[in-house]
Amino acid sequence: MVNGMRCRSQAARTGRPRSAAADAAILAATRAALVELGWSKLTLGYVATLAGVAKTTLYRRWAGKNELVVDAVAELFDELELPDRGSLAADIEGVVLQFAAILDRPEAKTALMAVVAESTRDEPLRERIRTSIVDRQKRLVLEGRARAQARGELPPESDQAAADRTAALIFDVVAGAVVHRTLVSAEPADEEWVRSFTRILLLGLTGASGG
Amino acid sequence: MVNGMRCRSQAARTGRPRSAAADAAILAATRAALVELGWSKLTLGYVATLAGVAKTTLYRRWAGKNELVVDAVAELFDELELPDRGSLAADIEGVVLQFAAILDRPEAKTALMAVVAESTRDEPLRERIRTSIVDRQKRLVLEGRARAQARGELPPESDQAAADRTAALIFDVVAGAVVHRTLVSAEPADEEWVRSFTRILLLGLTGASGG
DNA sequence: AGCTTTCGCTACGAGTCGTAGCGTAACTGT
DNA sequence: ACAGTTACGCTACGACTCGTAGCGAAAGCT
Repeated sequence: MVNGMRCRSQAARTGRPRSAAADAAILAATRAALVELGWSKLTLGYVATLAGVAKTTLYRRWAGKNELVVDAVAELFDELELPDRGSLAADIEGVVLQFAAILDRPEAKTALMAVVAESTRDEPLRERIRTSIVDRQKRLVLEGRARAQARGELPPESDQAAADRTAALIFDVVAGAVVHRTLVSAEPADEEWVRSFTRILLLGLTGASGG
Repeated sequence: MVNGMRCRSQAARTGRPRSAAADAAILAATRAALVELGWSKLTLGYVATLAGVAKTTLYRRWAGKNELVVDAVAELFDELELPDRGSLAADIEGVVLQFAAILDRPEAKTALMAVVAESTRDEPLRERIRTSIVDRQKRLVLEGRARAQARGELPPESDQAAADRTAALIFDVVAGAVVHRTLVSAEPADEEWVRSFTRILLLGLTGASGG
């Protein structure tokens, strides 16, 4: 679980502690409000009402709507895992289907693009998104590659810098394609689509992995 | 140029005509306001002031902020072209670099993701984005493939439905990767990145044969 | 001319924002 | 038990934006 609040990191060992139950209620209420209203019509006052807390409590813990929604949506990605499915192709298909399932939720659809749009003018927000959402996805790419190299499906990397660049590229291709399919083209990333995508990606990887 | 206003399409041949200069001024002012304030802090009142028109004029022509920004940003994509660069690889690299250049503009960065996020809860808006922005990009994929088939770089398609699915897949991969690289990873889609991306995509498309 | 539509301007109620102030609740150390 | 410290719920507030209505004047057509 991500420690969303960074204020008073280790100060205040005294006094009344913050309610952990309130945190969970607020984040759940935020997701419910996203489903009901969407990003643009979501107000912190309504979230507070849904969560059964005072509006001021929200402002004491989060700087604003952006930060709150990032934390609320980040929890959706807790379920992302990469079980060993025996082959690189199966691993890719599995994780892409998981990612697509998360993106299919209405709260993720309306919130993810919105906070990314906001982050283009808010560097701290971009960093928060990176650490609590993006990096967690990116790690799966690294795990998948290491596993494929252990199987002998991909050659080991010699140049570390080049390996990092390639991993970043693959990540942008995979995540970008699923997001674009789901949100821009607005069509489901179902099994058939994932199979086609994986086939093209794998052909591109096994042929180009030398550089 | 996209005809953004769909109301009174052929009625009202009489009376004072709408000022075309005001339209251009409003769209330019919208882009300027996006650069200055970003999506979330942009208000129609400020756009009206920038454009030198009354706020009510904005509401007479556009249903709201979403529609206005879509029209304003759509004009950025007018410059997208696909000159024949001699090979499929060169064509892909060229159009991806063009697309990346557009996405690098601050007004496109902050607006595109925001309107896509809005469109997940607004079907007419999604349709507007599709016709005025997405389809224009998608046509380049079809042109590029037809050209590559004429050169013999890609085999002709037998099954039309399968060909459509493949084109849609390629489009999501290309556009998604560039968008994700630019907005989520927040790193430039420069020539080196585009070359790496194109190499992987081409290997995936042509099968592992040539390279 | 007469008709029609747009334009600029002003004003308005409604809603949201983020904050301040207050009294109370919860927990800690002596 | 008691004082100290912090979080909480509640109310109220000024500032701001929204989208609309109403008015008189301007611009075009027949």
